[in-house]
Amino acid sequence: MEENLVNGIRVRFAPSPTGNLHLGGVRTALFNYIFALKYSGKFILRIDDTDRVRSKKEYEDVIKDDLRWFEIKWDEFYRQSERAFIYEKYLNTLKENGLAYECFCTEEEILKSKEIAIKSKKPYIYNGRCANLSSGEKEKLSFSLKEKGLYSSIRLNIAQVLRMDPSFYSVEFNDAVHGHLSFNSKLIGDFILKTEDNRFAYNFASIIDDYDLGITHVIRGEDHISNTPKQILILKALGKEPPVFAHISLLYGKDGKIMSKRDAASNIKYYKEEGYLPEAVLNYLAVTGNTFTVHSSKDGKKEIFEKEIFSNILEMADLLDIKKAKGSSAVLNEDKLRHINEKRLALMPAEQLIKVLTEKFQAASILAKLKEEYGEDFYFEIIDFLKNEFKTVKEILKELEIFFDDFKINLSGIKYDDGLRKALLDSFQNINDFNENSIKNIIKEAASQNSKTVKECYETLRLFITGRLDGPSILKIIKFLGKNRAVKRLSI
RNA sequence: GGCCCCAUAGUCUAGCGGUUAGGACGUUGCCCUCUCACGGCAGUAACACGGGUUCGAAUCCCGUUGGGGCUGCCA
Repeated sequence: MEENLVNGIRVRFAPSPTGNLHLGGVRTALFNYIFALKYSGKFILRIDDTDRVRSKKEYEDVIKDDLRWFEIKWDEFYRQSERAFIYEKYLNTLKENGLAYECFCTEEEILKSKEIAIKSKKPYIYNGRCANLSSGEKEKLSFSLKEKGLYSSIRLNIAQVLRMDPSFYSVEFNDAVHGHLSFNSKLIGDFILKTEDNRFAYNFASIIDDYDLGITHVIRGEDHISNTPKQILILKALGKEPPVFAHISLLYGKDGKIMSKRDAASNIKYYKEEGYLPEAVLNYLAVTGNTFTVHSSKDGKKEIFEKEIFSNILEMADLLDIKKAKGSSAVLNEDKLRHINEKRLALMPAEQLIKVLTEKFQAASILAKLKEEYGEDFYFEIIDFLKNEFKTVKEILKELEIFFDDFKINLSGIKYDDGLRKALLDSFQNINDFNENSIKNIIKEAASQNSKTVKECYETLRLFITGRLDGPSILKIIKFLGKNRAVKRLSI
C-alpha cells in the first residue's frame, strides 16, 4: 500500500443518516481520518442519503455533531441526494454501451425464482429475462407495470461486461487487511443499479461517488466485502480503475451482538454522559481489533512493543498501519475503555483538561465558580489532583461539588463519634500554619489525646468533610478547602 | 440454498515451522495506605475440533463446527 501513496490520498466516511452514529461508525470514521492524517491526505464526509424515506436531516446533524465532538474534521462534504445528476451521467454511459438494461420484473417474480433456486440447492442468480427484450416487449411490460403502479429498474449487464473484458470472469482485488480476494462474477448476477422507485442503489451511487470524488482508499466495514466485486464490475464497465479497498473488522456490542443504532451502549450520547474523553474513546477504538507496534532498540537489541495508550491523535496516526488491522471482529470492552480513559486523563495537562471539560462536557460554570472561590493556583492544583484520582470526567465533576460552600452533607442515620468531632474541631481551630503536614500532626495528636486510633480520626474527619468514607486523600482535600471551610464543616 | 469473510484465555491482542505460547483489560492474593483508586509484586486463564504436510505446527493445506456478511431495491 505504501508504494502508491505518493499522490494525494483521499479517503471518505460515508454514513447513512438513518440513525445515530454508533461506536462502530466512529471507528470506521477514525481509521479513515487517521489514515488521511498520516499521509497528509483529505478526509471527506459524504452523507449517503439515497434512501429518501429513512434518511433524516436530524440524523445528519447528529452525525456531524458527534464527529465534531471527537474532533474528526472533514475537508470536504457531500450529500448523495445532491449528486443524482452525476450518477445519472454514468448510468447513461452504461446504457449507451449496452452495459445496463431496464428490468420489468416484479418483486413477486424475483422472490419466487429465488425460492425455487434455494429449494433446489442452486445458487440464485437473476435469470436475465429483461436483458434482451425487443422494444415491443418492453413497451408491453412497462405498461403492465405501470398499471400496477410500479416502475422498471435498471440492472448491470454482467454478460456484456465480461464480453468487454473476459478476465473479469473472476473479480479479484487486494484488500489491504484481508489480502487477495476473488469472486466469480457469474455467481453475482445482474444486480440493481437504479431501483423501481427511481433511486440509485447503494452499490452504484457509492462506487460512482468514490470514483468521481477521487477517493484513493476505501476503508470501511467488512460487511461490504461482498459488495466490492459488484462495485469493481461497475467501474470496470465504465473503463475505470478501482480504488484500494481496506475492509476493517466490525465492532460488536458487549453482548457480542452486532451493534445497533438503537442500542444505548453503542450510542455516542452514552459515552458523553459517562464522562469518557473523546480522545480516550478514539484511543480505545483504534486499539481494538488492531495493533500499533513501536520499534525501538535498546543496547543494540531490537525491541517491538504494542502501543496502547497514545498522548494524542497525531501519534496514533503516525503509528497506524492499516495492514495490522485484524480481519476478525471485536467485542466492546467497557472496562478497557475505562482504563484507557483513566490513563488519558492522568496524561492530560490540567489546562487541557479544563478546555475539554468546558468545550465537551458543559462544565464552564462550575469551573468558573471553582476558579473564583479558590484562586488561579489552587484552581489548577485541584484539577490536577482530581484528574489523577478518577477514571471519568463524570466522577471528577461529581467530586468538584465538595469544594463548594453550598455542599450539603447528609449525616442523618449515620453513626459517628461526636466527641472526636469536637476534639478535631478544637484542634483545627488552633492551627496556625495550615498545610498537609500540620494537619497530619494534629490528627495524630487528637488520636492520642482522645485514645482513638489514627484511622478513626481520619474516618470521622472524612465523614464531616466529604460526607463519605472513601475518596481521594483527605489531607489534600482539606489543604485545598482551607482552615475556614474545614472548621465550618466540623462545626455542624 | 449459493458465494464470501473470520476463529489464541471472559474480552482485546502478540505470534508469521522449533517460544516455559508474550502483553493489556478483568479477576484473585499480597505490599503501599486514613478510605477508595493509583502504583508495585505474585497468581489465574487460551491455540474450536478432526485430518494431513513436516524430524517438528498456534503457525502451511483440507475438512468439520461455530460466528458474521452479501444474495431485490438498507448502507
